[in-house]
Amino acid sequence: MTEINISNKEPIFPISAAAKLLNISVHTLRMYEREGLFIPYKKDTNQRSYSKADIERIKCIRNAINESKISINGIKTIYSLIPCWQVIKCSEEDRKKCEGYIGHGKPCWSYSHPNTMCENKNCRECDVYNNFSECGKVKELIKSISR
Amino acid sequence: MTEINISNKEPIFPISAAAKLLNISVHTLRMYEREGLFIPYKKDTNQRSYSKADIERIKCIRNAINESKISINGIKTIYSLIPCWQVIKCSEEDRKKCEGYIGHGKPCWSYSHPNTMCENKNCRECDVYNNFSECGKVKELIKSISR
DNA sequence: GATAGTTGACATTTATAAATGTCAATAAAA
DNA sequence: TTTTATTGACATTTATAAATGTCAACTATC
Repeated sequence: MTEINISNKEPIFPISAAAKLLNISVHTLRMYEREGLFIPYKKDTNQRSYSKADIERIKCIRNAINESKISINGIKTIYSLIPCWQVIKCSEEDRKKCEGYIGHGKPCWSYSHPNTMCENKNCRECDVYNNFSECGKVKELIKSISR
Repeated sequence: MTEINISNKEPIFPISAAAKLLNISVHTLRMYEREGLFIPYKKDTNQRSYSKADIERIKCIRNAINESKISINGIKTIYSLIPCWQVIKCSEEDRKKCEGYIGHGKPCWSYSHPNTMCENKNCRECDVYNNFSECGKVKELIKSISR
């Protein structure tokens, strides 16, 4: 079980393989990334590397764009509604100065969160980021925090 | 104060006046409505009538489309994340069968909510609908319920 | 009762977001 | 050490969402 998860998260595909698996161009993949839709692993040589979980995440994004007709800015805005502050239980002081809490239009993992508990975290490893590798989870999380 | 609110909500503009105030065509206005973005008042003769609050609401929608580049389906999906169940405090049983709670991609006010407490409500009069006549309130509500 | 505005349905146009193309520098593999 | 892949930056193309056009039946206003 744990092994499977590890291997799902292991970044093993270069960008060309990821593009092939997703049936899209390398270009498009890099555009999505530039928009902040996802964060691939980067080797020390600055080359991108994708895990199976990354591929699944991007499938969701693709589906949102192509089937659900949600624009990239729409997806970013939806991600910005994820109640990250509840997931990571950050302090009131952190929230006051955190773009992820205050901001609109961009997912929290697009910001650098200076002077907060997220400052030195790698968002790719964060629960906020990882809980949404599957589609349609945003509303589920909103439901769960409103108990 | 109350007078001002009443007059803000009073449907006084025919569709042509609303279109002029918003600098858009009657066509576009009716398209947005068909998509479920808003619910104008309808006279018994089936003619639409818009209040000042309606105009403000549609300004927000316009801004989302034109400035923020969020597609109509994106806006619908964002509206579908409004935790209506918290606003109206509906029962667990109602939630189980309510599209507004279960569904994705459409605002709750697009559904007919059969066999729920919303069944015979006019969504145009509902707090869920009215709390979002101002822009950017969705995240605020998500914050407020996660206290 | 004549003129102007509204409705819904279907068709067409346009604006632009999304997707590719090109290229020179850098890194990996063969 | 030559070939193949990746990077970022800028330019161009294309697919299609958003916006209009048209029309015949219905409603309001004068």
